[in-house]
Amino acid sequence: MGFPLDSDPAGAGDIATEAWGLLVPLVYPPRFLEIAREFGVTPPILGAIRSLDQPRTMGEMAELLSCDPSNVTGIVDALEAKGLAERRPSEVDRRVKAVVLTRKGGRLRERAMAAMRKPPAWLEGLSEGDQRTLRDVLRRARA
Amino acid sequence: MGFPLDSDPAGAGDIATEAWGLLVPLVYPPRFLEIAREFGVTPPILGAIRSLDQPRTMGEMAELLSCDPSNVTGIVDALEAKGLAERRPSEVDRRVKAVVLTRKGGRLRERAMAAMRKPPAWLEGLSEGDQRTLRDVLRRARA
DNA sequence: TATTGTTATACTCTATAACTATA
DNA sequence: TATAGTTATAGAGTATAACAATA
Repeated sequence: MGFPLDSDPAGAGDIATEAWGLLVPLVYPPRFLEIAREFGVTPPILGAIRSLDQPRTMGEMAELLSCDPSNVTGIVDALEAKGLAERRPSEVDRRVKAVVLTRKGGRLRERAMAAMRKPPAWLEGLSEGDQRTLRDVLRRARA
Repeated sequence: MGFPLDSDPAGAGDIATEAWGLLVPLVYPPRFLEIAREFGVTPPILGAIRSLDQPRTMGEMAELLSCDPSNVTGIVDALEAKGLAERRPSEVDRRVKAVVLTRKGGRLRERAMAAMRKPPAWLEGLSEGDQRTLRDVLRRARA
C-alpha cells in the first residue's frame, strides 16, 4: 500500500526510527507481487516455481511454502495446466510424487528469479560509494 | 517467505545486487502481516484502521486501500462488529457515509501505528553510527 | 441521469477433516 | 497402523455487475 497517511511529524523519533520510516516506502509493497503480475502468474504459483530449484515432493513444497499440503495439490495442478511443471511418481515409494519444472517452467523460473535478484531503481540510482556503504551496513545487520 | 533457495553464488553480481540480496531477508515477509496477527485483525482490517486517521467516506477508503468499493462494505461491517468504527450518514448528502473510529478503534490504531513505526530488531541492533549512515544513504535514495 | 454505497455472485487462496493408495 | 497426497468443504479476500437511495 502506498499510503500518504502515516508520516511521522518528522524528527519525533530516534535515528533508527527515521531510517525505518525512510526504508518502508522503498520496499513495500513487495516486488514479489509485482513480478508475479509481470509474469502472468499468481503469487502462490510464483512461490511454487521459486521452490522448484530442484525436484521437490509435494510435502517438501508445502514445507517450503509454509502452507497446508492440500493447497499444493491445486497449485501444482495450475502449474501443470500452464505446462510449467509435471508430477513424477516416485519409483521407490509410489505414494510420493516429485514435481519437476518443464523446460518452459525452467526458463520462466530463471527470468523470474533474475527479476527478483535485480535491485530496485532507487538502489541502482545510488552512487557506487553509497551502494558500498549500504552493503557494508547491511552485512553488519545480518550478523 | 523465508526461503533458503535463492542464495546467489555470492559475488556473482555487482554491489547493488549484493546489497539488495542482503536487504530482502531483512524486510520480507512484511512486518504489517505480523502486526495484524498480533492485534487480532486481518490485514485488510488493519489497512482500513490505518486509513482512518480522520473520518473517511467509504469511497475514500476504497481509494486509499486500492480496492473495489464493494469490499469496503464488508470491511467496515467487520470494523463495526468489533466495535472499532462506526458509520455516520452525512447530513449534507445522504448517500454518503463517513466512517469514524470509536474510542476503542482509536486506541488500537495508535498502538498498531506505533508498532509499524518501530524499527525491526536488526536495525535497532546496529551501532548509532551505522544507523546514522543508513539513514543518510536512504535520504539520498528517496531524493 | 449520475453517484454512493450495497447486494448478488464468482473466483482465488487458505485451512481442516475425511478419504485413497500405498507402505 | 502410519504416511503422501487428494478431495470435500468452508471461510476470507477480491472483483464485476446489478441494484436502491439520493442527488
